[in-house]
Amino acid sequence: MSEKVRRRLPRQVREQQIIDAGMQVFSKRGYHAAVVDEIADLAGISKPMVYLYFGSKEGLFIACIRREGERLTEEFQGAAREGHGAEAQLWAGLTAFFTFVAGHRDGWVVLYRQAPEVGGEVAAEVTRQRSSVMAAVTGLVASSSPGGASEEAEFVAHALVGAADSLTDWMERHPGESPERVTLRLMNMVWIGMRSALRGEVWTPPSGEGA
Amino acid sequence: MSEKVRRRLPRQVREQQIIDAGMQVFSKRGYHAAVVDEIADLAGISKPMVYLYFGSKEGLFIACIRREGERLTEEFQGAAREGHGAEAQLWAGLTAFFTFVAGHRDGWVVLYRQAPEVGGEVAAEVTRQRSSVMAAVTGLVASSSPGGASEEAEFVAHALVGAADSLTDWMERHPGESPERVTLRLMNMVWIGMRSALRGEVWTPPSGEGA
Amino acid sequence: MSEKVRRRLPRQVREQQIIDAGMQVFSKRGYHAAVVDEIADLAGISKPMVYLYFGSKEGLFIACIRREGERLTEEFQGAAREGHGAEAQLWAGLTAFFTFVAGHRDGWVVLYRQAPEVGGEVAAEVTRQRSSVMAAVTGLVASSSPGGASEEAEFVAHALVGAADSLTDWMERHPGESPERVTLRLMNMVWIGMRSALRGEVWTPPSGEGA
Amino acid sequence: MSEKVRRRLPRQVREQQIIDAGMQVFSKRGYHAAVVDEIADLAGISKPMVYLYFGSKEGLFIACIRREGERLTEEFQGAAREGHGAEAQLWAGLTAFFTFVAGHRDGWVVLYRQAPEVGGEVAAEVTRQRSSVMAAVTGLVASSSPGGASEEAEFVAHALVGAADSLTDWMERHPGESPERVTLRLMNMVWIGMRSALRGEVWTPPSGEGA
DNA sequence: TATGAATGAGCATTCATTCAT
DNA sequence: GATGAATGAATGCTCATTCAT
Repeated sequence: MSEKVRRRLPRQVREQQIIDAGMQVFSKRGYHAAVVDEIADLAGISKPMVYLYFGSKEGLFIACIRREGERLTEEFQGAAREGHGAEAQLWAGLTAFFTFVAGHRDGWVVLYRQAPEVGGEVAAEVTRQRSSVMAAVTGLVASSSPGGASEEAEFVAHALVGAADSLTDWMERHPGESPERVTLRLMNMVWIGMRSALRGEVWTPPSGEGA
Repeated sequence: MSEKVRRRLPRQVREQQIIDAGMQVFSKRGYHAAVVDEIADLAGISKPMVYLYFGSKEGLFIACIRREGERLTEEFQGAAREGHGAEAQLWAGLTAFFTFVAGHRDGWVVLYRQAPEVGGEVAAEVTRQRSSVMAAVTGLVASSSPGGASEEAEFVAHALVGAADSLTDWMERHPGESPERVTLRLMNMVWIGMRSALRGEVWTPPSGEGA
Repeated sequence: MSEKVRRRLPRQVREQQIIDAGMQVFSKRGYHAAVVDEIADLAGISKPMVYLYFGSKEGLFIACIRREGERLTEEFQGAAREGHGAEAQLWAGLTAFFTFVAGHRDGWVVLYRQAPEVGGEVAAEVTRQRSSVMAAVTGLVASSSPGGASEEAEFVAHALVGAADSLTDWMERHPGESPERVTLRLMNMVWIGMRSALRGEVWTPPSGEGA
Repeated sequence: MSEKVRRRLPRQVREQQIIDAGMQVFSKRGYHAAVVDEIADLAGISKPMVYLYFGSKEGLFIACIRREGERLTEEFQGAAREGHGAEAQLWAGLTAFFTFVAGHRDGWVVLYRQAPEVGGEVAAEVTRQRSSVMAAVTGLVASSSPGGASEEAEFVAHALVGAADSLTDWMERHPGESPERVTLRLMNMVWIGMRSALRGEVWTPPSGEGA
């Protein structure tokens, strides 16, 4: 039990509370190590409620993944719509995306760092949400590059998402850096090459002697 | 039991066999979902042997992480040493790195996709190995950019490692692409920006007005 | 919820509805495997109503047993009263008894095939109702045999009841047979011997050689 | 833990011990109310052993049913083989059967008084064993009646088994009666009618008019 | 060296039962 | 009178770990 205990909440509210608690615990411990008791405690309810609302630990996990995936997609797509012009949209979208990844560690961790240990129904939903996120990023990238092949855009999206993911670790050791500033640095590093990559241009590696 | 059962092997060989089995199971199932019985079976020995050699499941996992981290570092540093000239070294090192990541899914997964669910001793070793890997990449990047600040190099290294990680997923859906070719595409995308990023040059995002 | 939901029914009607539902579920699943939720659902009410009316699952089960035991006793005693003369009464009673057993599987199952799994209050009521049924059958048997010892009649009653019970299984695989016909067959098999048994006559088993 | 604890027993012995304990608990409590802990305790082992040997509570129950069904069948068929001549065989077999039922309450209860509450795999095995027992009795009955239709024999077998079952209750209240003596009484009651029943002879119930 | 036998501890899940409305 | 919301208390099952041989 935490804080002020409010009993008899409407179903919808309780559901969100439980998902909130689930997100925390799942992201901190991982799916298997997460214990339903802890989630229930954190949500300020008893264990059976979790099962009443979500049917199983797996069911709760799926609900968590779904909500977080949808939030992520919506959030950065919303941001993208704000921009005027393809480039500005891409910029705004990626900033939002990065901000989200940096600011919602829990959600991101659950979505992107729990893959191998889960199976069955869960794996399907994880895949679905990830695809959805990746598709959104890919779409954003593609739209900023009129004639670009979609395969190129997909490649770029994967690289960007992976970089963003990894940079959240970097950020943890550089607390001064704001997500915006990290986005800026990443964009600086990638922007030019990305444009030419999307145009299909190929650069040749330097051969030290013969390599 | 797998294949031909060879009894009374020297300690060193047994150890490696068990680690091999551990890598497979840990990477397939994740640390918690991995069951020691399965590992023992796969290694063709009985469970108590695992405990005799590694003390605990955690001990085995640490051994796995250590071996894999060292292998990864060594492999791509060895490759880097082959190149002549800073750029060529970076290129060779990153190719080796990428090839390793793509070709040793098991090792990579265990090292880089199991973080949140483990704690204690394990977390320390994971951090240590990851840092070691990251330091090697950072060093490679830094050495190719004489005057670059190390913070910049670290940033670039994180971005590269993350991108490489994520692109292994992309590769799974594009079986035709060789690691070399993926490296080439990634380098194309990053090379120019990376150089200027390392020089501390800052590019300004497009404003919403003019695309 | 089943059918049309009728609210605000008088207590007596509700009670019977709940017992009806209880009989179905208890007989289908057994006492322990029966779930109060299912009973409430089937009765078209909410779970707390069950507790309001019967206090506990056990209370409901006792009510079920009681009603069914009384019905069974009454039904076949009523039939017995119709007959003129001791033999005819026995015949009519046993036919009614058998018809009941065959036609009210639910009730019979609850009364006669749930013994070992229940305890406490329930066991007492089960015993009471069974004794009552058995006493009625015994009485019927005894009255048809003027001078017979009551112990003989009790023995015969047990045999008859057990046979009838078991034959309900047989009937399930011979759907063409009516309860009347099965009664006839059973009576054929037992009638003569029963009379002499009640008279205390003893027959000696055949000795194959010496047995 | 009971009595002297003997550890490290060979698998076969432990298995039988666990089944013994299972029989006791299942027959006393019924399948659902039986608690695996109690069974393990009674067997003098820890719960995981039960699961190691039988996989699940259901698995243990199936093992119990199987062993008891086979024992019952074998025992009374063995006895039947002793007799010389059809009648004597029937007599010997039925005595053995009855003796078994009376003497192995546990086994009998588990086999014949747990039907409705179990489902799935268990139900199948229960059905199989019961059929096997019933088939053996039917065979015995049929063989004593050369030209009898098998349907008649089956009918008679059901009646006999049911009567025997029910009479075990009667015996509990008449401790002085030996199984042999009860068998004798039952045979007395049934023998003559059974023979004519097997011949297909039909007797007509007394009409209400003349007694 | 190597293992079959055994277990303590924990976890997901269920269910009879009770409030607060 | 009637119920949606909530829970304490079990219970089946698993797994890392350890003896005894």
